[in-house]
Order: sequence, then structure tokens, then C-alpha cells
Amino acid sequence: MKNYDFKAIEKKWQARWEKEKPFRAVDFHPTKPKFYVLYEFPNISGSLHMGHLKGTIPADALARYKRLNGFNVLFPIGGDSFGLPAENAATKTGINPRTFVENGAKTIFSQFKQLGLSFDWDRTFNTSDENFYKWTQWIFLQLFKNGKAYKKKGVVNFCPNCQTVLSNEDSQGGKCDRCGGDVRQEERWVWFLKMKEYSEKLLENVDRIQMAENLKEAQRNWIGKSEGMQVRFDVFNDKDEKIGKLEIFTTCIETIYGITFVVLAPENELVDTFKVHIKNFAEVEAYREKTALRSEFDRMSDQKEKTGCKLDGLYVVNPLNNQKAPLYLADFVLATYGTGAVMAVPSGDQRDYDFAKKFNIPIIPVMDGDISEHAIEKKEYLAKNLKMVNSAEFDGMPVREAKQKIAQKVVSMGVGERKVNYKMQDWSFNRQRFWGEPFPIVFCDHCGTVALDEKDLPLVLPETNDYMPNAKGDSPLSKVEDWVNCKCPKCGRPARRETDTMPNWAGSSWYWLRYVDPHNDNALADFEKLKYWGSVDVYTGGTEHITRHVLYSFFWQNFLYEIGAVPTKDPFIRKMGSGLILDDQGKKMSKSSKNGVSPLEVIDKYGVDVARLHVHFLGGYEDNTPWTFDGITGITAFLDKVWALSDMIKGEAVSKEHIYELNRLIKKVSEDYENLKLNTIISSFMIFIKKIRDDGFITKEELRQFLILLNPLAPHITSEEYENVFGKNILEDSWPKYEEKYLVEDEISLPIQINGKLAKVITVSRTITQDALLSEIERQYPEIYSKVKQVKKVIYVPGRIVNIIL
RNA sequence: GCCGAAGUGGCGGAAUGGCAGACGCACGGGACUCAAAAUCCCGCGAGGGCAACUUCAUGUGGGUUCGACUCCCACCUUCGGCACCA
Repeated sequence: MKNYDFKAIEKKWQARWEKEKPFRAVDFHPTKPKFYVLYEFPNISGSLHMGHLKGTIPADALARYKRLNGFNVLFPIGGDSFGLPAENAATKTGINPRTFVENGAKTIFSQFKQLGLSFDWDRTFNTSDENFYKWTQWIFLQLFKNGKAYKKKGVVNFCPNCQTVLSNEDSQGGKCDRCGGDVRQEERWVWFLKMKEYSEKLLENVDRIQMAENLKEAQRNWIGKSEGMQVRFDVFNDKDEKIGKLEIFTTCIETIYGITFVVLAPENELVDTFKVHIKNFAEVEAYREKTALRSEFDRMSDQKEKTGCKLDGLYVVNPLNNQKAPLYLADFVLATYGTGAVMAVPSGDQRDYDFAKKFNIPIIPVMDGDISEHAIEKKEYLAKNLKMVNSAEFDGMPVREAKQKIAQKVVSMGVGERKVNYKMQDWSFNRQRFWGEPFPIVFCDHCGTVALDEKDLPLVLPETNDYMPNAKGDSPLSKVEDWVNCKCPKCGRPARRETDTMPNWAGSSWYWLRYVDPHNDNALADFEKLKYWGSVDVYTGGTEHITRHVLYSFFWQNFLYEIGAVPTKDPFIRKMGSGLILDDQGKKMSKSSKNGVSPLEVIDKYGVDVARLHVHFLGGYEDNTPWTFDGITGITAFLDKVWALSDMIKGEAVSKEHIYELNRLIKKVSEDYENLKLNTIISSFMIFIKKIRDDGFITKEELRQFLILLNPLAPHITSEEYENVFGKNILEDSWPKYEEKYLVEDEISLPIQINGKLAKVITVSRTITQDALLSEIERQYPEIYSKVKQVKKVIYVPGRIVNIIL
């Protein structure tokens, strides 16, 4: 046979798949069970990169594997096209974002076709398509109507460089997730989605989904559930008049007798409530202004150096021991968590300890430990179960017991109750940008905030050529006057549209549902079709934004389930995060990295099938793997040998020489496809080929089965070779079955250990009895025989190992 | 600081508690060739021995077990996530 001309043959098969569409998913297939494989849709920004190669191929292999196993597979693709790349292109070069997206999508999808990916191209869309974002807006309307979306003036993360509000998620560490610049705290109008309400449901989702433990932990930490107590303190002025109450949240109720002060967040509105009683209000105001100007980043960068301001003229009383405690403001207390107020126990919390030292506040020990240098914190005192001191009737009690007893006392006194708190905040959902979904909301002087009617969706983005925010930082849409000015849908009087747009995350928080029924004009997807396709069985993609993306997805699907729009609570059954391809510096390979290699370059030089195999022979799917061309010749040589198999055909049925290897191959390869362990699949194929070449022949049936097994990974070469030999399309064939009985060898080599160390390997019958085995060892290895005489104990695991203890 | 994952030849990496280093690369030797490339065969963790063999080896130190890369405890290192969350 001729040499394998990868360029011509790959082109031939890709053209055929394009024309014949063999990878279309069939709604309501009468016989085949469904299987939904999802690859996280790409951001429409640039060209194909190594991350795509690493991420798409396993999903494609799984989809192809499942099809050959008789499943009706849904394996769709689309474009995440709203967001920064198009917006940046618009502001920098003036190109229309819509044009940018059209070109970008064309490029990336044609490159995906070059990878031989078996997507169902009839279901493709971009999130910026009107008939897609119509339904994103529809979902927002439902959230709004059900009270899950609200607009509020709030202190938010604002990126001066990007001129937009960011969610907490987008501004971690005080840095803008997009541009990397410092984030400021600013007061603005913000749309929030009530995600916090869903904390418990999201935790259940996290428990149910099959996902790597580190990713699950990251999500649990993000939600940040913590169980403690909320306790009420009476507040007094300097005339000892009771003027109100404040509540604190604590997870360390056992330290309550050690309170020497109470701290409010600077933003806490109680400061305004008690304003008239505060003697140094000017000073207090100055402190509040100072902290408001500091970015989150500044606040964190000098964690050690506590700042604060006393509220002169106010004090609180500890309800358990009636001790007075002064009140402070300090920015180490966050307004957004708990009640925005804490009881400070310097002996049991290092932050309180540092603050007390700086402001000369007394430190009262509540446990029998040394606090001369630093506080004894919860982790330590619970581990050591220290005894209580200075805690009234609880003195001498071990702290773990006191924790329960004090909690009971607080409850029975009626001054507090058990309470659960979450770190996760409501999702800030608006951006001052052009290239996003417009909110289907208008503001009417008469009717207030009014939702558009569903029949008026989509609310289409207007055309403009000015993509910059105005001087006040309002969205570019605010400049499009004839779009902004409209009629109130309720009363018909003049009104103005919401000019902010939704964040990039909006479309990606529900897009998998749309693939099920992408052309539906009456619903986000037909309910029966949603029922048929159910949850995504396997969802692959990068790990970069996985925590947020998965939590947002859980949130929306939970909500849609509650309003009866979808039949399932879980968006995904199993989520796998692909590792990175690293450059030779050990850094993520990207366009900006010096040593970046494009997959197109590899394809051009070696062919797609080689590229597909090589990337995954380098390492596991979830591992980060350094890229190298080293070893690619091994893959090329392997595929050459696969191609040469058709010259070695001798005989028809499976031969007795190969029956064991073939059955073992089927078993191993099948298991590894299920688990996306592509690297060990490839090595199994290599071992099998070695055996075939040693024997000098392969039968026709063996070749047929081999090509099917390899097809999901190397679809082009196997399709061509199969057609050459069998005159049919390999896709019409089905997955080979193995039989257990062929996997059992009669003769096995059994390791013999002496005192747990390997001594010999003996070839015996698989089912040999212990006595027969021992006499066989005596016969074959007399040097061990003498030892056998002093044998103490024999551990014999039939078929596995024998260990002789002397 | 907290949470999580991982540490195995020159390299990428394999190993349901049961023959550590599969498979591939690189390297060494040989065959073919005028020669080279390609291809094929053999070898390839380290130390010792002419050899059959033998000792030591999965980050470090302990432990459980007949038997540990695998399980437990402590520590070191790397990577990832979170970070004043009371």
C-alpha cells in the first residue's frame, strides 16, 4: 500500500463529514439511549491554541466512542461571543463588534473542523445572536418577576481602567480580572441576582456532581458556609441610657466572657442611627471617608497594621456578664459579611489581639493558655481542649463542652440564636459596556422600574460607532438617545431604558440548555426535548474560571427548575477540568508566551491524527503537561505501523494467537475511554501492535476491531484504512465486545516472595493449589527448597502472588 | 495563614495493597547502506560482580501490614485555589 498521505486523506474525510453530517444528534431517537457530551464553548477572540487541542480531543473521543457503542450522542459547539475581546476590538480599532464576532466564529469553527471534531454543526450559535440572547433576557425577566433580581445603590468594585462595575468574583485580590488594574470601591447603582439565597442548594449540587475534589473544595470555600451564633447587645450612651441594640455574628461563642470591645464595619449604618450620641462624630466621619477611599487591595496589603476609630459616648453590655465594652469602627470588619459587627475577644483572635495592643484595650484570657505573645485561636484551643477561665460557672470546663453549654445559655436567655452565614454574596450583574445583553428593563417616572413584555424580546442592541463609556462612566448605550428613550410598557408615557448590559457570564450560565433545541422561538428549549436530553453527562473544559462558571450554572438551572422551565436540577452529571499545556518555562502556553506553539503548526507538519495522539500521550487529561516535540516521532511511527497493518492481513476470523491480546485491548481501551485516560489507551495500542508485528500477521477480523477501537482518537487514518480494506464507512460499524473467558490465561507467571521480597517468578497453572505450588517450587528451585523446610507461614493469593515467611 | 492536589530513571510518564519504572523519547551497541537518513534487532534506575547473581532505590522521617509508590502520622518542596469571612 502507498504511504499515508495525511494531508489529502484528512481533507477527504473532513469534507465527507461536513457533507454527510454523520454526527447529528437525533431528538427522541426511538431505540438508542442518549448521551450528552459538552465541551465548554470557546471565547470568540482569536485563533486556535493548545488549550483547545488539549480540551476538545478527549470530549470528541468520548463522543465518537459512545456513538460506536450505540448511543445517540449530543456533542454541540457554539461561541461565547459577548464580552471583552469584541468590545476591545471595537474601542481600539473601531471595528463593529458584530463583524468581529462573525469573523472570529468563522475562524475558530473552521479550525475546529480541521481538528476533525465530530460536533453537530446544525446546533451551533453564538451568545450574541439575537435569537439566543432573547432567551438570556427572558431568563433575566423571570428572575426579575420572581424577585430574584433587584437594583440597589451599593458600594461596589469599580475598575477605573475598564470603566465598569465588577462582581466580587471578577475582582479578587483587589485586581480587575480583565485588565489587571487596581479596583476602587465606588457607590453605584447595581443589579444584583439573589444568589446567596441558593447557598444550600449550590452546596448540594457540589456534593452531587462528579468532579475532582480540589475543584469541589474550591467551590465549597467560595460559598463559605459557617455555623455560629448571632447575639444581641444593648447599646448605651454616656448617660447610661439604653438607646438601641446591635447584633454580632460569631463562631466562637465559647470566648464570649473575654469580650473587651465590639467592632463595627465602617460602612455599618448603625453609626448613622446612633449619630446624635457619638461625641467624636467628625472624627468618625473622617475615618469612614478614609477607609472608603482605600481599595480592597490596600486594605489587605497591610493586614498587620490595624486601623480604627473609637465611637466616643457609646458602649455595649455583654449580656452574659453585664460587663461594659467600648465600640470601635475598623476596616478589618467587613460590612458585607454576617451583621457587619463583631464581638472582639483579643485573647482568642489574633486580629482582635493586634487591635487591642494598638488601642490599649485590656485582654482577658478565657482559657488556661499563654497569651503573652499572641492570641490562642480556635483551631489551637479546640485541638488542645483547654480549660475555661474567667468565664463564670464555666470555669474549669473543657472548651469543647463549654462551647455547647454557653450556646445553650445564650439561647435560653433569649439574647441570641444559632445562625448560619455564607461568604458568597449576591451576584452583581450589570456592566457599563456596549457588547452585552441589554436589560429588558425601562425606568418610568410614573411606574418605576418596569419589565418589558416577553413578546417584545429580544431587546436588540442598537447600532452605533461610539463604544466608549461617557465621562461619568455610564455605558456607551446611554449615548444612543433614540434607543434609550422609549415608552413605558405599562402607562405609555416617556421612559428610559436601562443602559447597562449583562456580564459575559450571562450566556454561559445556561447555554447547554439551548443546544437541545437551538432554533426554538417559543421557549428557551422545548420541555420534552429537555427531558429527553436531560443533564449533560460529561462536561469538559478548562479550569480557569471553573469555580464561578459552575456555581453560576448551578444557580440558574436551580432557578429555572423552580419556575418549571426545565425538568432537571442538575446541569451537569460529571465535570472534568482539563490541565494546561505548559511551555518550556513551566508556564501556561499562550499567545503571549515566548515559546508558544500553535496546534495549526503541528497539524501542518505531522497531521491531525498525530497531533491528537501526541498531546494526549504527553500526560493525563486533568494534569498540566509541558509541551514538547520530543516523542512525536514515536507517534508518527506508531501511525505508520497502523497504516501498514493492512499489508499484513492473513486469515479471516480472530486467531488463537491474538485472542487474548485482542480481548484485553478491548477491555482496557473501553475502560480508559470512559475515564478519558487517553495516554494509557495509546500505550495499549502500541503494545498490541508490537505483538502483531512479532507474529508477522493480523487477521481481517482483528484489523476490523483494532481500527474501530482506535477510531475515536485517530478518526482520519482509521476511516481511510477501514474503507480500503472493508469497502464501508467505519461509522456504520459498532464497538467490539470482549469476553471474560478469553482474558483468563491458563498458565501464569506467579511471583514468589521470601519474607516479602521477590525471589523468583514461576510459571504455573492459574488454579494451582497451595500444596502443589509449594512442591513445584521445591522441584524447580532447590535453593529455595532448603528454606521452605523452615517455613513459618505461607500467604498465597491464587493468581496473584505467593509469599513464604521463614 | 487556610484549603486542595502532587513529588517515581536523563526526560514525558505507567502501576484495584501483590514482579516499581508499562508505553514513548533521548542515549549506547548491532544489522541494512559506498555513506547518511529512514527502518529493523538488542541494551538502558544506581552501586558491586567475568558471570549465574546481589545490594540500594518511588521527596524526608516514623508507623500499620506477610507484603506499601499506594493506607496512617509528622515534616520538606512544588503547583493550584482562597485570603482580615469573626
